[in-house]
Amino acid sequence: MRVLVVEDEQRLALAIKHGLEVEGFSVDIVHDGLSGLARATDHTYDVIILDIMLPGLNGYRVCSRLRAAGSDAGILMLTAKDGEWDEAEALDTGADDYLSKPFSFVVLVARLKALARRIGSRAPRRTVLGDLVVDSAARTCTRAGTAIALTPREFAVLDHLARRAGEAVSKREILEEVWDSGPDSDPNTVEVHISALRRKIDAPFGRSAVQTVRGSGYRLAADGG
Amino acid sequence: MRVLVVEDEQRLALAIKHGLEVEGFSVDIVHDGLSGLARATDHTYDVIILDIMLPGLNGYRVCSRLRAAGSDAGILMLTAKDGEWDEAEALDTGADDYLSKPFSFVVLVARLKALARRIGSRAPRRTVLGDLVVDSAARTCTRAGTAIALTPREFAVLDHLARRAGEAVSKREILEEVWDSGPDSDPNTVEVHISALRRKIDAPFGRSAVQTVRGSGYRLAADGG
DNA sequence: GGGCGGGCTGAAGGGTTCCTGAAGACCTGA
DNA sequence: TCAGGTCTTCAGGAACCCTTCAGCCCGCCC
Repeated sequence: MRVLVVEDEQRLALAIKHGLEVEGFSVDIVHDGLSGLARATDHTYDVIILDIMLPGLNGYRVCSRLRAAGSDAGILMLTAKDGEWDEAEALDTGADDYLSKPFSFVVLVARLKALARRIGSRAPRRTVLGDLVVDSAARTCTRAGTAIALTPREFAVLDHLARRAGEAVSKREILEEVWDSGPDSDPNTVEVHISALRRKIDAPFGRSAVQTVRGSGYRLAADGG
Repeated sequence: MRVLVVEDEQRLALAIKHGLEVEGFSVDIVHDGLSGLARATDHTYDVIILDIMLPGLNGYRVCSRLRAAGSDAGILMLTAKDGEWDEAEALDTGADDYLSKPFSFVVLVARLKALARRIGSRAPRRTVLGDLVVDSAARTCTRAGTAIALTPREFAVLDHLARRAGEAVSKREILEEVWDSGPDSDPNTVEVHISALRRKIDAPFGRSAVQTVRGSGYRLAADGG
């Protein structure tokens, strides 16, 4: 996950960089609006953290020019909390989210991750696991060249497993990601859909890509089973 | 979940300790920076709660030295002052989060849990010990390329030993970490699972990765036995 | 040698987790 | 409103796992 920080206060910028790197993001910094614009158009970033008060070119302008140039990066605006700079205006110019200074670092990370998730799901993506292909953008699934019809829920479950292929994923997490539900939802719902998935993508082919990890959840075999 | 509290105000330190123990954390206390540094390097902690104003060596220095020494524990800084620069400096020196005094205990616990979760996901995904491989994310175990089926409890025990490979780990600690249980649980439960583990990952290969440390617990050989 | 504490392990029951067919609720489009 | 498809809930049953117990071994110390 690549992040560009456009912020003229050096120490704050460094603190953000450092903190985010600990979180596993890869971070670049520039200190004024024009450099930000240049850098963001020259390179590809997933998310841009953009201060509004910048020397040279202010954040609003950077943001709208980026959008005009077709950038689809996620943009998180940093606004000073006095009323001079308007959050609504930030969103108007094409920002995806905003945060008032001073902010808690924990909140920044949370927002960034939420944004990254949205961006991530916006990006086209295709996962190949042996002869099993899951295409998130097209919302299709094929095995050995044969198209497989899946219901929306089934596909969402498969897609989520595919994004973390090879890893054990808990029912709890699947519920949260696919159903957007609280912690008290019924895990059996997941089980039923897993069952349906197996019937469609495994059984007819004599394979077992969808594996049960007892006590912990499910795993989509990285080699397609 | 092991927590070290480095805090010179005795009453506050004790209050934190008691409160966290009720929450199921296992807590040690030291009262100055040097002891904190020593203790944190001698033992393994998941999270270190670090006051900034400490006699001897202040929190920033303890933190940066710990990071320089390669510690990957989660570090939560306690700061008496308020404001952006404290936060920035804390994060600069490698802290993961910070909290301004006075703080609510509920907030402390929430932050701690959030941090513990992040640390958990930052933890190495795979541990390689000779020809024995323990993959925490996939929840799989292989020896010499052969996949080994383990039950949830067996895997949890192995995983915990693997995270501290080469170190002796007490049954007490295993009970706390894997079973999340009080001090009055039956150590024989651990013994039974260790026995099962040996039958699966050692016996068939004529090896002995799982070693008994009489009177003290078990150790997973760093070279796979 | 005998007693003792610590550790090992096979067996079994009781409990938990998971699977799956079926039924009804729900949504959507015509 | 109806039809068709989809989702969730329910419940039975199967598979599996955990703990407990009891008997045993082993090393150590008196």
